[in-house]
Amino acid sequence: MSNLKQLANSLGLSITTVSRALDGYADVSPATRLRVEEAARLAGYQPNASARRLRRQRAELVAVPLPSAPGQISPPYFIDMLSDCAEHLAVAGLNLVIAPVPRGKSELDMCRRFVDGHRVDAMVLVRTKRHDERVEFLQSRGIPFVTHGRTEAQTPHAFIDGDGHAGFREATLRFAKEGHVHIGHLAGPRDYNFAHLRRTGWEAGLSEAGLNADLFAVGDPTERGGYEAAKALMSGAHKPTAILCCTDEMAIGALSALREIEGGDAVSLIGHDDVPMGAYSDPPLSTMHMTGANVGERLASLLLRAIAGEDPVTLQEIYPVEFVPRESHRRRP
Amino acid sequence: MSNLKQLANSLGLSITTVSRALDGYADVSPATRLRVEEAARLAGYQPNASARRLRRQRAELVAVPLPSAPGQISPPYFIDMLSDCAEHLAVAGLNLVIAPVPRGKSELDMCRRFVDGHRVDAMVLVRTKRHDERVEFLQSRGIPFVTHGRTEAQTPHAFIDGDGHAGFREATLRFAKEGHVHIGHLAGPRDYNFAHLRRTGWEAGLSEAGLNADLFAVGDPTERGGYEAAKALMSGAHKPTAILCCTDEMAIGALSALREIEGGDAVSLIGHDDVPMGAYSDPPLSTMHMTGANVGERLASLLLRAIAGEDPVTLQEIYPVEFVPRESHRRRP
DNA sequence: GTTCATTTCCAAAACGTTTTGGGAGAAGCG
DNA sequence: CGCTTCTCCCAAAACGTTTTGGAAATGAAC
Repeated sequence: MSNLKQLANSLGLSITTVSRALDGYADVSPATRLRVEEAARLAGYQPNASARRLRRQRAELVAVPLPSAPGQISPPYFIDMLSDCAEHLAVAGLNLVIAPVPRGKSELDMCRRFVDGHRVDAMVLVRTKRHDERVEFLQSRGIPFVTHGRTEAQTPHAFIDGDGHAGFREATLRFAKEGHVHIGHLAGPRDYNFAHLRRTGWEAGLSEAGLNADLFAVGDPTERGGYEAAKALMSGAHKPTAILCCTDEMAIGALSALREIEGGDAVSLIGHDDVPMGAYSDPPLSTMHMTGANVGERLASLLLRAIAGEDPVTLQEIYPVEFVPRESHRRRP
Repeated sequence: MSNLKQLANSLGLSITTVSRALDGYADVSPATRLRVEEAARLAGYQPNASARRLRRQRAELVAVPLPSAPGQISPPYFIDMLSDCAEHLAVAGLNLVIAPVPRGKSELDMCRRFVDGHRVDAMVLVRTKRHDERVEFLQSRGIPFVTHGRTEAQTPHAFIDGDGHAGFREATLRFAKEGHVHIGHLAGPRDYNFAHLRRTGWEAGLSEAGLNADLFAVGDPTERGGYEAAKALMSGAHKPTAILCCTDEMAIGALSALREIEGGDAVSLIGHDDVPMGAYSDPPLSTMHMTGANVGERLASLLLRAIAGEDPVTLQEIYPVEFVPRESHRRRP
């Protein structure tokens, strides 16, 4: 509405003084400060963001490129995670912009655009791959960033992750202890690191239990992907009596597939992520849940520290994964 | 990386000319333009966004306040809708920032902050209420905006909406025609206009069929809300044989509740929104689906036209809602 | 009364663009 | 040649803030 100059004029002060009064500098008398603050409140003065950004050489913005491959919709918890993240960034004056990748462009293009155009101070990366070109690019530019999920990059970077490997390993061993011998896995695309880690966790558990890791099928991390993968897995010569699913969405798709298969209602199932709908499926979905932290909040906190210049090595957090037993993991012939 | 001045110096031109060459003005010779473009490409020049914004008096940003009431998580389709919207805004050079409302602040506070601080050129509103103070505020400020869902505001504003009233009315009449006499409704909070319209649609259908609109329960538009409302509804003296649910999440919660109730597997159910998981529930969820438009894309398009100054009256779109028959609507005793 | 430190304020520069309002030179026209 | 019209370019202003480097006034110390 109004700007610094108008405010200063109306007060008979210089814009310098008004600016410094509002910014809390010590070199302005308490009396003037009060007068300025009162006038600013009254005028509803809000500093012009673009001007501040230009002067401060900060964009006050953080971007998160959103993969939008056709049919690859985002998991339902993304919006809440990003919302939490944005909320915590906001207290530091940073806003989160979502940057879906239009067809014809890559996520790398998005990063380039935002970074090279000084549109952002930092970036958040989700759905990281084992070898992630976005990570390499951002590291080469020296811009702060944090990823949701580890990568296999040589140079360390800030990330938060759940220990999916341990979670799947333990779940496999649990199944084995309960007497299951044919423990299958519905895997996500292997270039995604979360899918890779969950799969190697399953393999590790199987190996420890002295079992073979041959019962698996790969699908998209969606209901449809789980449905199709389950159908494929159950049509093989050896059928699993228990299945670990890479995500809850896949598990719910698998549950639906098993309903259509003779004896399918006897195979046990576990998902991962603990999406709200899982508690209301039939049977209620047993799943896994990252403990000890609000992901969005940690994402924001790590990013803020990365922006402050902290060493990425100190900005890596892996949280344990907890089993959420409901019904789907104890189905018996 | 580099700025206009450096680029101009290296070319022996003025920054004016370089700027105008890159912006495609006619008053620069083809030869120079080529030379400039080549040099800009080579230097990886990207104009500084803050500077451009300050000079142009445009923020190049659009914000969407995200309600984050405790336990009131966002529906899963939000992220895809907003992602689509952001993608279409991006081609016009606008980025979408998500602005979750921190506790202690209202959505109105968010609007104020963004609008009065010149942080945005326009706003997107979701989860509109019948009387929405955000709408009134934005109208008073004269800033362009579009809402997802109508309101009852006197002054017209841009919106996109599905015809939930008609959808629920028709669904009710369909149930009645199939012989149902006790047709219930799981309603969302009535201050939300979408919940209100769906409820009045159900009431209208009932009235046309000569039936009473007394079998309903109100709950949050979540799985838990649907679960609890269904339990309440089924514990009454008169039990419905068919239920219309305000949202798919509520329907899935209701499905779960009905499983725990004697004879619950005989009551028919219809949801609304067509969330991906609905196709994989047990039984697969019959639902309704807005036809004819990609909501996110329309949101963006209407907003762009609003920014261009079009009359809000011409920026109101209501799309028909289509029945998606799966299994849950034909369950019989 | 002079010197020095402290308090309180401000003019001006800077951030990197876009845009205004020409200006120099070439070309066209009589 | 004299005049006008194009073509191509540029200097300078502007956008609204933050920050630098003092300056004036006041008070303290001698």
